[in-house]
Amino acid sequence: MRKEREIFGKYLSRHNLRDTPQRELILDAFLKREKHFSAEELYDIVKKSDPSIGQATVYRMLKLLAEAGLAREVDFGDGVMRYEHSYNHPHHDHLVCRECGKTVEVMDSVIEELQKRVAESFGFELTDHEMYLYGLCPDCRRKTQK
Amino acid sequence: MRKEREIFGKYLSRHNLRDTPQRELILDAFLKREKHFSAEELYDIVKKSDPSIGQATVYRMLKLLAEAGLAREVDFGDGVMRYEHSYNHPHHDHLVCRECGKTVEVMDSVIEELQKRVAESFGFELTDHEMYLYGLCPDCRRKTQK
DNA sequence: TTGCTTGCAAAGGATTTGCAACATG
DNA sequence: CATGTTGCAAATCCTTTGCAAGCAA
Repeated sequence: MRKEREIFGKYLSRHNLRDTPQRELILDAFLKREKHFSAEELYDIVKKSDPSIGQATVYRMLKLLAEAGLAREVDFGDGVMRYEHSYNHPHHDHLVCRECGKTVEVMDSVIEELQKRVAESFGFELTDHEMYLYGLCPDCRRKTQK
Repeated sequence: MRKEREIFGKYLSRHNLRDTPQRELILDAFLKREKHFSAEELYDIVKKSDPSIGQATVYRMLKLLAEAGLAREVDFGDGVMRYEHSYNHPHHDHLVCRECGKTVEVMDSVIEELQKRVAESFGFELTDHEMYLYGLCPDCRRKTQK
């Protein structure tokens, strides 16, 4: 977390941006979160510490965090953008339960390699990808089963 | 296309829905399209034949087509839902050019198999997935190169 | 006739933006 | 002080919905 703060601080000064209490507050909340969350969820959290903060500030800050390389956008296709840590948190894909929404981060280097090959077979230069595996998690399978 | 019309007709009667000129018109336009398109794009097309048609009708019809199994939603994550044919058009994923938006349908059974295994290794029962490979298409690579 | 359909406009939900007041470097 | 920054509300964008009038069966 120390390192992340440092990165963000440098990002601010390098871009002539200012360090404000609101940004500090949101950065704190962001660093404490472990899982994916939406702007709305983060807003609800920081609002507890500073009820006067505006949602727009949270949305703007998430953009900054992404640009600074600390956050990454994740789109589960439900109309709400979510964010996750990207610093020291290498690329991975998501396994999502259709029933309860639980998510698991997954990574398979063989799949990654095959993706690159598929792209190349069409003459494409692969820059990135998104892969979402949807299904039923162990708990929900049990409940559905009977 | 004969078959698709038949399927849609059956879908309508089975659900006590009605055959209207608007639905026919939209179905025609849909069947003629080869690639992905948004509701807006389809609306622009049918409007030429019937300027009085409403967008809502197009949106509603696309829902029906999806329910009838003729269309499938595709989400490239740019905020606009697109549709493609699903009848006689088996599952596949998409390779999308970040530069010009060109898309190529791809399918790799080895990847599909590995996805299932990854899900199972976490106790999930895989129901479906989404995979988007982003990169630069041959044309855009050439232009970017120099 | 019954009740599904339509077009319209208003509503929705998530995110962005204009702006005047305000704070940071 | 020059500029970023903030909170607010209004504006966007895509999609959905309520509704009265219009049609298919």
